[in-house]
Order: sequence, then structure tokens, then C-alpha cells
Amino acid sequence: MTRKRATLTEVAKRAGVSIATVSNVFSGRKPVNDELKKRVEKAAKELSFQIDRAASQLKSGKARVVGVLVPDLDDTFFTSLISRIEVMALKDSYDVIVASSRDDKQLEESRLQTLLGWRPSGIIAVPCSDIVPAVLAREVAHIPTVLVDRVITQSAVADTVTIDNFEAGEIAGRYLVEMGHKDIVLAASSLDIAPIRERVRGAVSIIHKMSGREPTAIELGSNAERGAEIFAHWLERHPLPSAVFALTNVTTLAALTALARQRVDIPEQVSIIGFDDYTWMSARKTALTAIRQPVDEIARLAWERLQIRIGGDVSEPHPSILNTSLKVRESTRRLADPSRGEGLKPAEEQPGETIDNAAKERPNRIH
Amino acid sequence: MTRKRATLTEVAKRAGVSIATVSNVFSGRKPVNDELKKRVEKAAKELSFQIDRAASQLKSGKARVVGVLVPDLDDTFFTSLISRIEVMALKDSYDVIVASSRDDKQLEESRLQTLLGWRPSGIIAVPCSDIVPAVLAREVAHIPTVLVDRVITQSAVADTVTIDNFEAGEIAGRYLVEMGHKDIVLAASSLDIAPIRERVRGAVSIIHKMSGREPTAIELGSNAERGAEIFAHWLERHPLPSAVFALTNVTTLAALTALARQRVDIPEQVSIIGFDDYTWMSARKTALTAIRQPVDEIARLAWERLQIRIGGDVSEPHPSILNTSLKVRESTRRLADPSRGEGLKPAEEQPGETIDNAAKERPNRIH
DNA sequence: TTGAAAGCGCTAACAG
DNA sequence: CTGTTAGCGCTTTCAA
Repeated sequence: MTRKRATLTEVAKRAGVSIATVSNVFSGRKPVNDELKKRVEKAAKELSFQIDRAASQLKSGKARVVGVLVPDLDDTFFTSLISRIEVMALKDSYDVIVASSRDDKQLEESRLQTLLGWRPSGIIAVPCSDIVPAVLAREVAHIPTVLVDRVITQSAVADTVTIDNFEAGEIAGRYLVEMGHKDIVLAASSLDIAPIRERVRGAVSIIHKMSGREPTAIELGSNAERGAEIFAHWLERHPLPSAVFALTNVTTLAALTALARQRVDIPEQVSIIGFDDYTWMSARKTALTAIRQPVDEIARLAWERLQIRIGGDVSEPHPSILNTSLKVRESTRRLADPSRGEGLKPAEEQPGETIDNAAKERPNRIH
Repeated sequence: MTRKRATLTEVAKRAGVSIATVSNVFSGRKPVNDELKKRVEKAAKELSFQIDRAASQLKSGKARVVGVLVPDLDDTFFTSLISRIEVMALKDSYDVIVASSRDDKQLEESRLQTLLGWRPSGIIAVPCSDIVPAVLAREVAHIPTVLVDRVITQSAVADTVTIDNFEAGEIAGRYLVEMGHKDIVLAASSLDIAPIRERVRGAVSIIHKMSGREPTAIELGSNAERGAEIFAHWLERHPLPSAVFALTNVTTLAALTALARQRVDIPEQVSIIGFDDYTWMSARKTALTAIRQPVDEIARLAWERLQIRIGGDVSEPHPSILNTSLKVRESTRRLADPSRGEGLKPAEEQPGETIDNAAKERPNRIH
């Protein structure tokens, strides 16, 4: 098998033109006589010819590829990001090379290094920790780079696209306190991750301010199954909290799984706010109240920034910070206040109502 | 920005050796004196040199890339496939280029054509219909190709990896009838897709044989949200079936969403069997009974086949057919028989029990 | 072992 | 508009 593929030269010969002409009809960089173009196209089709990207790229120095690195290809958040990036890439005729760091700092470096070998036009990376990968830090001056999601905006060496994690924590925390909850658990993935710490900070600070209580943060990791076990174990040795705020879509799954296994009723016994907004969250009797990340917008901005950099922009690193919102559905219930406990009806808010960011006054915002 | 990257020549100059030597230390194809190797590595690090894959590939003709085409990057089934392929690719030091056809036959052809431009070592494709893409049909003799999932095994021109769709339908159908269900709805995505037709055929035939009834198949498409609307609409104008068998993970989501919106109790009012097995399916009070596809195995076999072909094997197309199993959980309830209706307890089977394929006697199996 | 040299298939001047 | 030609950065003989 694998007979040698046709080359420009063969097509040129068959069409009776020069290789430059063939190149031109394929690249469209120079006009070509209609008659010749037809001949070339015919010859190309007959040989099922297709420009060799390696050769093309080698010569032109232009790649039309972007590398995309994420921490986990089994996490819907990242794959939905990739999905959207792929759409925009196609529109601008780029190809996408994906790589997963599997949340491993070392693998991350090596995957990135490999990606660089393609001489891509740019790289979109979701680092697995908040330390910017050394490879990128070194290369950032030479290759357009956009860092997404797991980034400390302030210290970033490249363009970043993140959500306002502190605010996300605040929104959920405020809502829970307003609903009368005091005994709140924060289901974090890992406090080693800066955005997660921010979400925790946001929730803790507002809950403390409003109710004087301190929520408990527990770490469930990045795997739903293991997270469920950890949470189940935690539940066994602690009194049931009145509400759980899950800080990622994976911990949402973990918390829900553990709660389901222990036959805890939602929201009757425990209210829960999830993170991200996927179809499965509303495909349930008790649809999930959740913090929505604007994935579309995140992807769009990341791509836009990358294109700007590819276009030659060399200004200072640009941080984009997006706002989240709370999608109120049925998994949170209002507690009778102050003697909590008896109100059995769910939230008064209309299912489907969205509470938008209202924390505009918070200082230290970067824009 | 974008200062020119270091080249072999520069590294060679800096290390005081020839470019061939540098190439050898990087490729490891020929032994190099330890002392020289050290010098080269030092120089390379100083210049943060990295082999240019385009050049390397152009010269050697070897690519170490595989193209992966799927119909939808927002469908967990396909992304989990990609995730597993990426792992194996890394192990064998291949990179992965992903492309989505978005269920569009035309886009599929063009994405495939583009993929071919990379001169990949091989292609793993999930076609969006059961017609093998023309590009692939033409190239299959020249480039290792494995077709996964949406394939008509019998007519395949390349290696295929699929599940036994007919059997999957039978397993679910048999279980439902045994549980006393007669009024069964099949939530299909699209009957244009061969595997879906097979699942329907399997379910219909066994249900008919066992109960004399004909289940109703309805098409919900490949988008959960739209599917939910279609199903909700259907529910409004038909009496509630006693059971729904969803034929894909997306229609599972669609059916569940519609049922939830109409406040239908599962399994009290309607039993449901889902397809695929993802975490969200058990992260619910009423965990979902579902047909499990062995995604790991599918990915493993696809990769294995591809490697065999890359290795030069030119034997006849090899079809791999994997068995599914039913993961019994709580969304299916036993109906009092023959006067159905009153038994309120869920399935007698232990939650978590797995019913393995038992249709070994079915003829016309390809192996 | 190491080095010199010949291209891989294509693009981009440049000349016609 | 079309053709000629000089490499892009690397791998791979072939000699030394």
C-alpha cells in the first residue's frame, strides 16, 4: 500500500504547465488563466493531488496550525472549549492539534515542547496549575500564546482569558445566604489551582460578611468518581450541611453522586449549586441551579486574541475577564429564617431566572 | 516578536559539529560520542532548539501524526474516544489532529481532504453517515484507515471497530419485555445512521418476538436540546409509554430533559434505559439503567488496528465487533403482569448488576 | 563515529 | 499571466 502521493511536479507535467502555475491555482495567490486552471484542476483530481503541508510550511514559514493544550480531554468544559475553537479555526482555515497534559506538570511541558515542533501559528493553553509552563514562558515572545482558565491574571506573561472567579464565588455565596443557608460546604477540586482558590475566597468572604459564618472547603480532586468517594466519606463523618456549592463541573458530579448514593434529597435535605451549565444538569427532575461560565465567549475571545497576536500585535499582555451568572433552577431551597428547617417548597425564584453579576463595585478588578 | 527559531545548522555551529551529528543526537538513529552529544545538547538548550517537524517530515516522509475525524466535538462519546486515542498516540509518539464534520457530509469530505494534506501516518474516522466518505474510499489503499462506530461493517472498505448494535437493541428490548413493558418507545437520533437502524432492528425484533408488540421509534436528532423539544412535543400528543429506550447518549439526555420538564416520574410513570455510561447518569437519585459501550476497548482496538496497518499489513479489511452490556440501575421498574400498573418498587435486580450479552446464537455475526 | 552533500515538495522572487 | 529557479530545515546516503 501507500503508493507515493502525487506531487506538484507531476500535476504540472500532466497539465502541461509549470509547477508555479499549479501552486498558484491551489494557493490562489496569483491569478491564473481559466483554461489553464481547468487543466490543472482536472489533472489534480485525476491524481487525487493534495498540497503537502509540510513542504508548503517549510518553504513559506507559515503554518496555519494552532496547538491546543488542555489538562483533561474527559472534562466537558475543556472539550467544549476545543469544540468551539475548532469551529473558529476552520473558519480561518487553521488546523488544530490537541494535546492533554492530564493534569501533570511534567507532561504539560513535554506536550508543549512537542507542539512547538510544529511551528504552529499560535498556542492556546489551559495550564494545569497556575504556574505558567516554563516552555511557554520562554517562548511567549516568539509565538502567539493565549492562556485560558487556570491562570493568575495579574502575573501573566501572555494574553489571558478567564472568568471572574472571585465574583463567581460571591454570586453563589450571596444567593445561598439570601436563601437562608448558613451551613455551607464548598466542593473544590484542588486548592492548588488559583481560580479555585479565588472562587473559594469569593464565596467565603461574602458568606462571612453576610452571615458571620465560615463555609467549609473540601478538596475532591479532578476525577468525579474519586471525588464522589471522598465526599461520601466526608459526609459520613460530618453533619449534613444545608447547602453545597460545587466549584467545578467535575466536583458538581462528584457531590451529586455522593449525595445520590446516600439517598439525600435535593433540595429538601441539601441545596446545591453546581458549576458550568451542561445539558445533563437540566435533564433531571430537580434541575440544577448553577454558575454558568460563558464558554462560547471564552473560546471566542481566546481565538480573537490569538488572531490579533498572529497579526503581529506586540502590545502588553492583555487579560480578558468574563463575568459568570447564576442560573437559578430547582436544586436550591429557601430556608425558613431564622429558625431554619421547615419550608419545603423550593426556591421562590422562577426556575430559569438568571441572576447577573452585581458585584461591580468590587475593587482590584483588572480590565 | 517571532524571532526566527534556531535551526539544526545553528546548533551545529555552536556545538562545533556537523548538522548530521546534531540530527543524530536528536533522532537517536545513530550513536554519537558522549562528549559531542553533551555539547550538542547544551547548545540546543541554549538556543531552545526543537526539531522542525515540517522539515523532518518532508525529508523523511514519515509523519508521526494521525488525523482523527468525528461528527461532533460536543458529544461525550466522541470526545472520550479522542481522549483515549490521544493517550495511546502519546505512548507511541504520535500527535493527533482533530477535526469535526459537525454531521455534515460535505464538511466531512473537506476536513478529510485537509487532514490528508498532513500526510498523516493514518486516519481514524467516525463517519457522519454510513456512506464511507469518498475521499477515504479513494485513499484507503494508500493510507492506513480505521473506521469507527458509524459504519456498515459488511460493506466496509477499511478496518472497522463497532459495537454489535443489533445485539445492543436486543439486550435492552429483552430486559424491558421481561420487566413487563409492552408500550415501548425507541428514542433514536436518526434512522439515516446504520448503527441506529441496527439498534432499532434489534429492539423491535426481540420485543415483537417476546410480546407481539411493536415499539415506536422516533427520531430526535443529534442535539439534546432540540431532541428534548421534539420528544416533549411527541409526549403531548401521545399517551405516556411505559418505557423509553434511548439509543444514544444524546437522545438519553433529550428524553430525560423532556420527561423532567413534564414532571414525569422515573421509573414510577415511565421506565428508561439510556445509552452509554457517563458519570452524570449515576449522579442522580434515580440512577440510570443503560447500555454500556466499551469505549476504552473501542479506542484501544482502533489504535491497535491502525498500528498494524501502519506497520505495513495489507490483508483484507478487518471488522472488530464489540459487545455491549446492560448496566441495571434504578430507572427501570417491573410492571405487575399481566394487569400492569401497580408494582411501585423498582427493578428487582441489584442496582449495579450487569447483564452480559447472551445473544451468542444470533447468526450472521462477523468476526 | 563523523561530515559533506543531495534533495524531500513546495513557495516566492524574478524574469519573460 | 506564466515559467525558472533558489532554497526552507531536515534526513540520509556515502566517504572519510
